[in-house]
Parts: sequence; C-alpha cells; structure tokens
Amino acid sequence: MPADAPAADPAETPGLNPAELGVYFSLIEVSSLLRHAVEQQLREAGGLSYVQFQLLATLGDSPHGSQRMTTLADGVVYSRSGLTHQAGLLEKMGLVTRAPSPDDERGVTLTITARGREVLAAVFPGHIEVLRALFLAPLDADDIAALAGPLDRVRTHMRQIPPRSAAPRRRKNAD
Amino acid sequence: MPADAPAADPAETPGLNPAELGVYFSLIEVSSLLRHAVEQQLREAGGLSYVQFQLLATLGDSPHGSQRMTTLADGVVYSRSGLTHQAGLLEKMGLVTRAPSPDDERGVTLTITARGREVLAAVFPGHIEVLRALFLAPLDADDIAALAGPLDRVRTHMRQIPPRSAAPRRRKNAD
DNA sequence: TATTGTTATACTCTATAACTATA
DNA sequence: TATAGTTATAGAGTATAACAATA
Repeated sequence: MPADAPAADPAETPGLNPAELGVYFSLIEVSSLLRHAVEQQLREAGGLSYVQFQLLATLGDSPHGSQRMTTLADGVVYSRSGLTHQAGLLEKMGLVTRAPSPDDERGVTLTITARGREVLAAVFPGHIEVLRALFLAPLDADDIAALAGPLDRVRTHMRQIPPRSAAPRRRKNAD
Repeated sequence: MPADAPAADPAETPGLNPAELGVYFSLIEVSSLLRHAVEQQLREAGGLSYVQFQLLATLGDSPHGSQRMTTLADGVVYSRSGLTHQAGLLEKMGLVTRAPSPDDERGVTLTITARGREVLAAVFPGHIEVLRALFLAPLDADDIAALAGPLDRVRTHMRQIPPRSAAPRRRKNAD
C-alpha cells in the first residue's frame, strides 16, 4: 500500500474552482452512466462489449475495413495483449479476420467480415436510441454546438500527449 | 451469441447528425483517456482504484463522513455486491469503518477514517494535476462555462431516469 | 538491435443468485 | 412480504513479462 506520498499542501496545488470541478464531475458521471447503458445495449443486441464495438466500428469506417493491430491498439485498446485477446474473440465470433500485413510481414491486419458488418448494423439503431434517450434528449442544437468546440479541443490536446503503444515497451537488456 | 436482432433500417432510426456524433465520440474518447490517466495516478499515489476513490471522496464530503450502503450503491457503484466487495477492501485498508445504522438495524453505515482522509489528501493534488494537464489545459473560462450548462443538464436528466438499485432485485417466489 | 504481435498468467471489477436478518 | 446487506461464484477486461518472427 503506497500512500507514502507527501500530504496535500494547499499552496502547492491551486485546486480547482467550482466551475472546473463541476464540469469534471459532470463529465465523469455522464460518461460513466452513458457508457454503462450503452454497454448493456450492445451486450443484449449483439453480444458485444464496448471495446469490441469500438473495434468493429473503427474497422467499419476504415478504407478496406482493415487496420493494423498497432493502429488499433493506439486508438481503441490500451495494451497490445489486450487487443490480441479482443481480436481473438472477434475472430472466434466470425466478425473479423486476421491476416499478415501485405507490406510488413511482422504485422497483422484485422479486417471486418460481412457478418461483422451485419452485427454492427444490427446494433447501431439501439445504440443511437440509447444515446438519444440518455444523452441527447435534454440538449438542443445550441447545446451540441457549445459542447463540440471545447470537447474537440480537449480531444486534440489529449491525442498529442500520449503515444499509447510507445511507452509500455521495455527492452530486455535494460541498463 | 445474440445478433439475432433485426438488421438496421435506416428509416427507423434517424441516425445522428455529424455534430451529435462528433460530440458523442469526443465525449467518449476524452472521458476514457481521462479516466485511464486518473486511475493510474490514483493507483500509484494511494493504491486506490477509481471506484474506491469515488467512495472515499463521497464519504469525505458527507455530513459525518458517513453514508448508507444503498445510498453509495446508487451513486457510485453499480451493484450491491460490488459495493460490499469494495467496502470490504476499503475496510481492510483501514480507510473506512462499517457499523450498523443507528436508525435502521438492517442498514450498514460506512464511515471514512482519519487514515482514509489522509489518503484522500495525499491523492488529491496529483489527481488535480492530471486533470489540469490532460483535461483543463486547453480550456479557458469560457470553455468551462460553455461545457457546464449542457453537461449539467444531461446529468440531471440521467439521474431522473434510472433508480439503479431498484430494478436488479428479484423476489424468490417469482410467478 | 528494434518492432510487431502472441502467449501465459494473474489480478481487479462487476454481476447473478441464494441467503440472513431486520422492518 | 419487502428491504438491506452479504456470500459464493463466475466471467470479462486489462496488464506485465517473456517469447518468436520479421525489418
């Protein structure tokens, strides 16, 4: 058990003003509840977890329905092994195929199957229903517009910071 | 494997306009990355999971540092058994005590300990740092204000809909 | 030597169902 | 009978480290 960190020094960390705190808590609560509801819908409608849905959706929106593992790991999943696991599950379900990448023999390219697209299509309407009912219902066009700018700015900002598949790797002969 | 839902009928589900979709995706990505980063910080700084932090923080903000289990289950955790589990962990860490509720002998009241407050205090500055660096950095006061209204509206809306600890209960002699 | 992906393994969170005790 | 919480159990997601293969 850590907790050996220095105690909080109020002067050292400015703290957040009420507005910032409020936005943070709202964001967490909203996204958490939304995610929970969506996960339930995805599970019932298509037997998909959220990550699996994200993977399928990403593939579905990609040029040939394909993406390299690392690309997917960076965008959707946290760890490589986690992605391997999920890719295996999706493959077993017949929603995805795995093949060596054409240009790089080391690489593996994931491709969504016709069945995968079917499941995606079967799941999507309900997905949107949940979004509407839970998230969009109390918002008008102006609200959406008001959210879009800042959220997008944060997203862009976040993307610049962490190269997610970069750090975790460790060489064998670490000094 | 389900997936026996009817295929998507574009006419049946209007779909989302690009602005709505964009906001949704941004929200998911932002909250997901933010949560991931925060979880890591909490783990390193205080050996806490996010749920545990939420529980402690909720207790810390409560009248006597106390809350009933059900209240906590509704607000923070999804299932009762999940909360029992987390409460047990926090108790084992010495961050929380469990005692029968004064007014209702069936109830259990969770109370944060001095040690719990210490951990909370030890963890908080880093928590805020992460928030600043990842989430607040690219936002100015106007952005915060722009986010606050809509997000709060959604939160209020969501809270009205689901009584989280209500549905899951099932009687023994179901007909 | 560096990178890509897989394997083995383990840990945490969460959930369902059955159960006890109090209202 | 209904509600509060616990227990037992199981399943899913994620991560770390070691490994194989290609660049």
